[in-house]
Formats: sequence, structure tokens, C-alpha cells
Amino acid sequence: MEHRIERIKKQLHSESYKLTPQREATLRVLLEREEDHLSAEDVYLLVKEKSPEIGLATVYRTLELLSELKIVDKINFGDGVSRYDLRKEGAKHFHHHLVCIECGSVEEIVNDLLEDVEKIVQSEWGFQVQDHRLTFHGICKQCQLAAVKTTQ
Amino acid sequence: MEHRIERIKKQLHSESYKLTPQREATLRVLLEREEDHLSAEDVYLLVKEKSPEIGLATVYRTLELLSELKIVDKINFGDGVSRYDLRKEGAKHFHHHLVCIECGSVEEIVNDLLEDVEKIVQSEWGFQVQDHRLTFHGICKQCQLAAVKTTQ
DNA sequence: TTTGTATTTATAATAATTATAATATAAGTT
DNA sequence: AACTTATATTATAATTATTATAAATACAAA
Repeated sequence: MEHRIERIKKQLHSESYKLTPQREATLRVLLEREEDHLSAEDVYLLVKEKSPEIGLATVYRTLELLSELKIVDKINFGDGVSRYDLRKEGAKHFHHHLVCIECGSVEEIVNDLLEDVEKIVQSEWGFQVQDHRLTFHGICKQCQLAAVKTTQ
Repeated sequence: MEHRIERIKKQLHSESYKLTPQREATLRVLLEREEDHLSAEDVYLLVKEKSPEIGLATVYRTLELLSELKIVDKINFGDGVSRYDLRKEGAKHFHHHLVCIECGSVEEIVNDLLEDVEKIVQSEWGFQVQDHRLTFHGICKQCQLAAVKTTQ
């Protein structure tokens, strides 16, 4: 964790941004909850637990900044809220998501399943792909099992 | 166009909804601007041109209804606004989008490029896919050409 | 007609996000 | 270590998109 913060600090500095305590606190929350998909409000509340003086606007600005630097990805699953998702270190692409329409759970797919598709888009549509967002909506494994059980 | 409205009317009736004049006016706008990705506000303003008495909330409710019936798809490209996109008749899936980060244009891909990927998701992750959202971010053909010209 | 339900309008409320202005602070420089 | 200055933060207000509410209306069935 410290390593990762250190590297992000350098990245910030290289773009002449500072790693303020508020930004560090926000980052720590994101790192601790890496597998979650927190909204700005979620992040705010979690940061507040350890740094109660932080303001909501600061969290928004920090997330925006991290988003520009491609440290986090801003996603929208269709509820009105933006969610923020830490990128895997060195990942060029956004990872994919599996959203269950039964229980609302969100699973991640870290593998890039779109390499072939991107080649097609590039060659057939002449579009130079830089990034993608892919979300599948459907029924997760747990809910499938649950459904089978109740019908038995 | 009339055909299509007629069929949607039947679909509404089959779910015991009515095709009110306001709903029809909204649908007509969506059909006329099928290739666009209008926000609720956009739709409202366009409907208002022909039916000035319509209210914004009605447009929202109509779009919500059409969305439930899978007649339109609600998409979010990351700006704060939801956009509404008419489905191709009979299409089971959402179509894909190419969003240009230079000029902001949005192109559509009607073909389903994800059949193979969905099979993988199904078999490897046990996730029963029902729908997907796929957006590519990058540089469109026009902007690529423009970039080449200016550097020459 | 009458009645009941669905729909709409107009407006208010809510919720997420962004802007503003005053204040505080990080980090380089002396 | 104190000084300086651009940058960042806080607290609050403003904005924007969307949803809820209540009264009015339309409309289909009895």
C-alpha cells in the first residue's frame, strides 16, 4: 500500500500536483476498498471517519483529479450516481463489470476480453480506440443458484 | 414510421398502457431523430415545438416507460445527463457506441460484436448475460484525418 | 351520465455535483 | 527556520438533472 501511494505521489508531482493529506486520505480509502465501487458520497463518509475535517467538495475534486490522471475510473451503472473504481496498476484499460439485475452486486473482470473486438472496430470503422467501458447486465451465479432452489 | 408507431401502440396496450398524444409526440421525435442520442431536455424541447403544452415531467415519465418496455435504451456517456436511444426493431441487445474524445461525436455500431465474449463470460464466470453496454472512447475517422492534415 | 383509473400539468422537492470566496497549507527558496 | 506564492481546502451557495406531489383532466367501462 505504501509503495503504491508513493508511486501515485510521484505521478502527481510529475504533473505538478501536490499530495495533500486530504488527497492521501482519499486515496487510502480507495486502496482499502479496492474491490468496491464507491460513490463520491461513500468515499466522503469513509474518509470522514479518519479525517473528519474533510469537505465533500474536496473529495469530489480529488476524485476528478485522480480520474484525469487515470488512477481511478469514473463509472455509471445507470443509477444516478457516479462510482469510482481504482485502476489496476499499469492497466491501460478500464476493466469490465458484471452487474446483477437481481441482487445489484457488481463483479469485476480484470482480463481484457475486447482485444479482438477492438481490432475489428479499428479496421472496420476506422475508429482509433483508446479506452472502453463494458458492462454486462444479467444474473450472477449466486442468484441463479437461489432461483433453482426456490423452484424446487 | 406509422407502422412502427402502430406496433409500439400494440406493445403498450398489451402491457395495459395507453398511447396518449403526449406519448405519441415523444415517440415521433425519437423516431425522427433515431440516429441521435438525445437527453430528456433535448427531447422535451423538440416535442414542445409541435406540442407546446407538454410538460417536462411527462417527457421524463414517457422515456422511463419506453425504457422499461425496452423500446428505448437509457445510456450515460459520462456527462451528467442520461441519453435515450431508440432500439432497432427486434434487437435483443443494446447497440455499441463510439464516442470521439476530440469532437464528442457519437457513432453507432448496430452489429453485435460481443457474442463470443458473452459466451466466455457465461462459461468462465457463470454469469447469465441478458444485456450489455459497450462504449469505445477514442478518435473518430474525421478527427484522425484532421490531425494528419494539421501536422503536415 | 357516472364512476374509477390512468395520465398530465405545474410546481415543489430532492439529490448529485459544481462554483465561489475566504482561508489555510505544501513545498520550494532564502 | 521563516518567507513566499501558487495551490488546495473549507463552508456555503448555486446549479442541474431528476423525481415526487397534488390538483386537474381525459378516457374507458359500467
